[in-house]
Amino acid sequence: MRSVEPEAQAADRTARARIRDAAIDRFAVEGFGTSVRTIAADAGVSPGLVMHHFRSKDGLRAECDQYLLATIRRLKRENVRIAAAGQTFFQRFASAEENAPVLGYVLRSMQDGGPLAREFIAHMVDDAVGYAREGVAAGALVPSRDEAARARYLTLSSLGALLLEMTLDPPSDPRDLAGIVRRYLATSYLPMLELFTEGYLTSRRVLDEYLLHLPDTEGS
Amino acid sequence: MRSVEPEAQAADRTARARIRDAAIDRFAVEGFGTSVRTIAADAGVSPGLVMHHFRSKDGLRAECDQYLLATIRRLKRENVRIAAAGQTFFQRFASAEENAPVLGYVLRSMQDGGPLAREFIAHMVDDAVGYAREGVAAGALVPSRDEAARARYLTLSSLGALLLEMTLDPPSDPRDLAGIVRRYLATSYLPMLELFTEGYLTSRRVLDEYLLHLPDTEGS
DNA sequence: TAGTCTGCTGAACATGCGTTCAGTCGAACC
DNA sequence: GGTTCGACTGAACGCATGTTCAGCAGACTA
Repeated sequence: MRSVEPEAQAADRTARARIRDAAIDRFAVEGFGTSVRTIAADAGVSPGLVMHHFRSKDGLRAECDQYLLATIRRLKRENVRIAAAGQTFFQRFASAEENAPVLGYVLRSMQDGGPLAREFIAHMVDDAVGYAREGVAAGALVPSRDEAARARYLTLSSLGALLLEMTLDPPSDPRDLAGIVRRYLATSYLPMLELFTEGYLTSRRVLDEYLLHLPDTEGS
Repeated sequence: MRSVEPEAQAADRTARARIRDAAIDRFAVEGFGTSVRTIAADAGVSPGLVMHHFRSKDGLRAECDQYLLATIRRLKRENVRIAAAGQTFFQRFASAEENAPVLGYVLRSMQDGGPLAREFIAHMVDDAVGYAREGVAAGALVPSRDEAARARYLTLSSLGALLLEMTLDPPSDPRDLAGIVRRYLATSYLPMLELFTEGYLTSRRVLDEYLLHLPDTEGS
């Protein structure tokens, strides 16, 4: 009888919600290695209470994942319309102060490889497929031979680059996701746009050759 | 007086080298959280000896980093010529059996964000700049307004995507880097080639607008 | 008032970690 | 042979962690 209750809509009164929020924040800022004691202290609570409400640290994380997933779904329902290029998604996502811990948590999750990360990526890829379809229909985007593969590739490379950049030199303030994304785009937006509008290779040779050899489809 | 000696050229006789190699392998396969005891057991040695040779676990890792960096420089000196597109680099790198732990270690290092990762990325970006220059000169590659930024972007997004893919669903055999890269390219090579030769956006509008607003050059 | 139940505490436990250290072994030197 | 020195062992230390548990306080019910 300890499933996720619909408590704490707006006020973070209950200790349970306080613990959950503290955990999300700590996990986002310093990773999942954060100790239960630290989270408890943040929430102004004893370590024992954490185990009382969630059965274990993994239980805590599971509930955080679940809560974040619900939050993300809600945010996405609000932000139905996104520019065709799809990159401003980050800007919008990170700019809202409320969302900062959410994105931070998701990025940590990606570094860690949990199920939340898989789910989140799947959502983003689905979205990207949708935007690509609209973009192609509107004539704004070049069609692909495999829209799903392209959407996945674009999503993974964008997120992967951002993640890698963050890991290589971590931001001074891990909470300022907007600043992080801004810093990332400051150096990456130009080459990205160049690549998207002018391409990289001058000849079709490599692509055509690959397409010829393609029928030997090997596995998934 | 405990700097890196030029010992153990070919034979892994000395316990010191055995520990180092075991550490590299464990670090590559299961990350830097591996315990000293496990590494010692792999090398058929007591935990104490690890501390005797390297002063601490960090000392061990530092020496691994240094050793890997030297190895990478050597490998690169051998592989001077790489295709213009630059992606086959992984294939070549990963295909050599000898290099598998090297790439694995480097990838782990990137997940972790150590100085080795920074150095390695810097090398790759430098290389990419060189290849791009050659490619542009030969007319095979579209020139960029900022070759350094493009090289960095392409490197980070390729590596980031590979890393993210690996984190999201880890390979059954983390040692089989060639298989991992093959699996990655199986789904990503087509969209990558499409993007490189046909682009993504049909209109120059977004790029041109960005270029107009650019003169407020912020940073490098 | 007595009983009970729930949120909650904080000391204690068990475990695994990096690290230390007293001491053994064997070879090299005088 | 005696001495010294470096490689090496393995038990032990100190610490941080996740987790447990006996018990407390206060608000309900009867």
